Amino acid sequence: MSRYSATEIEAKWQEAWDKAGIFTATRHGDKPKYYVLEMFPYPSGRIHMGHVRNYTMGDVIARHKLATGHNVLHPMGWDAFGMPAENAAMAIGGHPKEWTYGNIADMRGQMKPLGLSIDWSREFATCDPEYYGQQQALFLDMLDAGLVYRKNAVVNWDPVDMTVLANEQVENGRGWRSGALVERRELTQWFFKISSMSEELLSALDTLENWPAKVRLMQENWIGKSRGLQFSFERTDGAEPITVYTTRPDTLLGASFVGISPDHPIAKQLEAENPEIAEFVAECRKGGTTEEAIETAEKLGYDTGIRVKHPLDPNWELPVWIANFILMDYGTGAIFACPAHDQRDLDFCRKYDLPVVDTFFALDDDTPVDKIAFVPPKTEKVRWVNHFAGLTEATGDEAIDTTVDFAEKAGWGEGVTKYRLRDWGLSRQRYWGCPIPVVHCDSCGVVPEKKENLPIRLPDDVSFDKPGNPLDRHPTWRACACPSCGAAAKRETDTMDTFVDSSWYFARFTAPHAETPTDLAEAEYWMNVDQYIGGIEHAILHLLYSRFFARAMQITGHLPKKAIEPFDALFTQGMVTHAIYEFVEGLDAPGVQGSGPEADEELAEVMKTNPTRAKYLYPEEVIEFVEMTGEKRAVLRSAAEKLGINATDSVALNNLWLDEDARGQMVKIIPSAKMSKSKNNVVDPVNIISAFGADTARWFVLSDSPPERDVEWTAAGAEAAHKHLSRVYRVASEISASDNPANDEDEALLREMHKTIHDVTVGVESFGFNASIAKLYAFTNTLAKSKAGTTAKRQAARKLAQLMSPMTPHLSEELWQLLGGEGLIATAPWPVADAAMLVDDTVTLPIQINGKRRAEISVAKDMDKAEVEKVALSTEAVQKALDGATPKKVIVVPGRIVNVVV
RNA sequence: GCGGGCGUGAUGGAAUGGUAGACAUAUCGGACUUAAAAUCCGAAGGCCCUAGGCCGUGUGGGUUCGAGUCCCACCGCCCGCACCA
Repeated sequence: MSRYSATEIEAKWQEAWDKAGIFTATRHGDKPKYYVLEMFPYPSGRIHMGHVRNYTMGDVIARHKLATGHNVLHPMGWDAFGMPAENAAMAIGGHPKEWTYGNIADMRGQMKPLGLSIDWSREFATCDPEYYGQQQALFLDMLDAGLVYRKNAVVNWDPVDMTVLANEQVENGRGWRSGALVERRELTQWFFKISSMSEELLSALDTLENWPAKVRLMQENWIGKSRGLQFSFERTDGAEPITVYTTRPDTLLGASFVGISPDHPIAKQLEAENPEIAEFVAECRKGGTTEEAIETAEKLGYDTGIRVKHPLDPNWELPVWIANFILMDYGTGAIFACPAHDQRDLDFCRKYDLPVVDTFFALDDDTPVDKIAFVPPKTEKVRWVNHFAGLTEATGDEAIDTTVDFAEKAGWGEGVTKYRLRDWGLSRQRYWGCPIPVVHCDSCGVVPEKKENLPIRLPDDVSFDKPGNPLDRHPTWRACACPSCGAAAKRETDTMDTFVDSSWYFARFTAPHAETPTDLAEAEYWMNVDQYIGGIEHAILHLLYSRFFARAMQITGHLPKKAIEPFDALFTQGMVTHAIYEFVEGLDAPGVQGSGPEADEELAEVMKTNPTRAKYLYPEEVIEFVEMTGEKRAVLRSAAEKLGINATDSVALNNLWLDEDARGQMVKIIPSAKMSKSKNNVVDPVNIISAFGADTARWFVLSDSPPERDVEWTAAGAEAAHKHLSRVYRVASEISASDNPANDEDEALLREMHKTIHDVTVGVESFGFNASIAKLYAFTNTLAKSKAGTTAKRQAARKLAQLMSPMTPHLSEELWQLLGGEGLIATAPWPVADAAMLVDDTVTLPIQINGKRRAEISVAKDMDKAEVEKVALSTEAVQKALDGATPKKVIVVPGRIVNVVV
């Protein structure tokens, strides 16, 4: 009997699947369709364990659906545009195109050995002209439909790299690559009108029942709907009134000042007239728009000298301040401040010595406002001590409604709904992206390119030796004829944000070679994505943009109505993590340290004096062991080996730990950290596959944690997974070589088999992969120990192979063949549990006395309640507890439990 | 600050309100072996010397015949958003 050799098995079956073409998806057929998709990768050049986990999960679903008679679409592609390719070109030379396509080839080569059930005939990269040309067509249609427009916007500008930076690319106010101080600059940019769909994108979230509640909530918060009052303050100088928006109009009597954004038109006007204000506004603009910049920014204000009248009392004048914390692109860019009931306003008033007016509602205590503002609760009733609409007691929500009504009736304000969601700026001053297909003509202005001229291809002859966008300085690329008048004109050199590329790729997979963005018949058949799987990091942007695109594509006729929400079900999987081993070199520190608070403190102390000596060790460089206290510890492998200590010798390792003379090495274990090259804790799937095979890697990433949680990769875990697969192979081999007659153990084994079929299927269908795997372990144990006859065992082993096949497809094919299965296991019908076999004829019921388990009885499964009660009461434990008395109550849960209350 | 989630053995984690700790890792013991590896068998939440029993799912309360699970409060950790008016 041969041993389990993953290398041989896996290559063989991958070839067999290829030859049979079972993963190629075609529209025809009367089976129900099933579209499963994992978020496509960026071609960095190496696959990582996160990819393995993500694609394995999708593959489990895809293979299970295939076996349950579905017409499965399971495609793969590459999110191939983006900065890293250009950065590589700048850093190491070469061309982004070659770099990217080279990486794709490498990654495809690393991915194929995983044995994924992918239809590779549909593969594309977003940097293929065939793809981005269609994206340009889509852009033109969206422009036509009024879903794209150009406007001036304030952006993060990197003056060294000469490009716009996304907020995430600004670190501490500096460009992430150049290190230059980022400026806020106003540029003309292209925008998608996503905000016009705010309400639709928000309300449709309710229909996404199979999305994680967390993701829906994150999108809801991101869209940020709020309801409030918009009204104007008359200026005493008679100039244009200042319009403000507030969500708490009920606190209007607490107004202290009116604030405007530094970008507000009034501020801009004053800036031109008054150098002091110009200086103040410039100060406000410094530091970009990043979170950090905002976080650390102190509240700054400047009294403009303008005065306005309170809408409820023309004799009440309020000053108008420019304040740095007011954003121009939310609401009207102007607010009224109520320090008593808003912390931010209170801080500002304290700083600039503005009046803090009385409170207007009361909670239980009437402590006056000092440093903490009272925020009126929205749903709790409070007593209003002074409210202009005559309220005395109301919740915040009621107070707001009443106030809006009051203002509307009085004619000085109106209730409005606002959204935080802003339009999506898609222009990037980069080369490696999809060119925006428009032309700038001196006489016609901005003119869309003609569709027959698409794709507008990126030129290949570009250089990256200078900062900025190579398209800008290309000698000929910009030159073109105006699509409108035919005169000499210039191309737009901005390219699209790479999020555009990933906002419709799922639709393109339904017809990847179509001459139009999609083929409606194919889209009608394959859409929606039945199951989408990816990381939680895309909870907002990618998924929101895709939802927007699905709607835009429907408006422009590229997707059917049913695809308005493109992802029927979404699953967000956790990361694959690995311990980090942090080592401090050459220290005269006591002993060898592990994890735990003391070790952390000690290390922190040491790091203070030796800040440069920490380094990260590769897992191979340390030996982990368990100290006598039960703490996990690690020592330098080289140090242990020098002393002749074997890695498995825990006694010697413990002694080393205690040995004062072995001081000088500290290895700190940081468990379960994100894999990162710089921390030397990346496990390369390629190495795992060559050592253990793809099935082992697949099995392990699914086995140890629920799929939505992080899973820690450990060498021991991977080895254990491999051992288990070897065991299954051995057990199946023994069965196939045996010849035992049927016997009275058969039934028990087959019952267990049906239970396993049931439990594993439920697990696979509900993302309970770890639970399914636990059942498979248990059933393997049962099968290995069973004395049943060969026929029964062979049958059980075949079902085991089938149940394992979504996770370990290669091994399962091998076992299937070994055990005499017909054809490929991949296409064999999924096992169905016999309901009659799921319930045993006799069941063991625990007997509780007053809720505590005291005994158990074995009864027929269909014994009626009264009979069960009689049996239960006759048990010794119950008799003893009753001591002759009658029980107060007896609860019999059929097939579950009996509880006797005495 | 606002919103959400999670706290179960040494570890990852099981458990439609019904026998807490399945399954796995690590650990320990045994068998086989000249030996090692591989494999197989077994032990194992804590405490009471044992029989038997008591305690036990972050803490404190509550609902229930029965709570890891539901409700309230608190503590701790994690995630998302955030000068959003």
